[in-house]
Amino acid sequence: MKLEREMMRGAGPTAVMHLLSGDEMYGYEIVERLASQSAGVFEMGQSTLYPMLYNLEGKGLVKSREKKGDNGRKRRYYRLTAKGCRKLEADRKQWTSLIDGLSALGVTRVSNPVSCLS
Amino acid sequence: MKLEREMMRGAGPTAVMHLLSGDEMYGYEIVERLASQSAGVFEMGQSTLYPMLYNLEGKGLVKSREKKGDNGRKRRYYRLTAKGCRKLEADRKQWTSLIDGLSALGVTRVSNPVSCLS
DNA sequence: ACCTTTTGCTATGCCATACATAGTATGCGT
DNA sequence: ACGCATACTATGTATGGCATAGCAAAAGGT
Repeated sequence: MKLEREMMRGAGPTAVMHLLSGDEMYGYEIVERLASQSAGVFEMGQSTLYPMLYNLEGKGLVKSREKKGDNGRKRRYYRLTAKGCRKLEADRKQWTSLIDGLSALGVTRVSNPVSCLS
Repeated sequence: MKLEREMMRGAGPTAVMHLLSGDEMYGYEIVERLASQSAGVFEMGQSTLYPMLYNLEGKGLVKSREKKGDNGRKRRYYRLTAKGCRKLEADRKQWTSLIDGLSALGVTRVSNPVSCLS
């Protein structure tokens, strides 16, 4: 199930930074991997990812370099900076907190008595 | 732990609608309850909540009416509409999906080998 | 040889929305 | 009378997802 806009806002950058915490990666690859490794949840277009990467780089959370890929084509590879790594840690905590909050409110409770008449 | 801006974007309206699915409630009360019932996670100011309520009402997800409260003061009470109830159900699914996605990527995995040097 | 598809990046602009800030008004305690 | 908690309204700014568009190189088919 694809995520709607406003949720992607919170989760997108975290997901990207998490991916980059494992390995150096280029844009197109990130789009593909995010979609496949999350079963479509983090499916996003290039027009979403690239500006996001520029944004993260502007904040010093990721860093990029040009490099010739396996197929001979020029690619821009991104990797997480130390600052980005710390930000990722903070985000993890935020997510844990958010999930706890939703649970405390009962939003994600499975058997919820709410019934939508009509 | 208070939620940061971009996460509140996705979760705020869902949390509010969830609260209203139980009972009719007025703005000030919502702010108080959200903060206390979520252990501070969904702490938000009035300047965040009221525009959010106007927004939700504009979309037909909640409906309001003026009513004198217990203390004699005029208050604006909000309740969830049928449409809002269906939207809430959809949001629940989105959250479940998102949490699954984060889990699939390993973002929320407790023992994560990422270490931020420096 | 030519064309289409896939891969890969860049740029611009719209729109939604969290939140800061500011202003208004009522009831209660002292 | 004064301050404080309660309760709502209005405005402006900053952020960032995503649509749209364009460019270009490599791969594969016919």
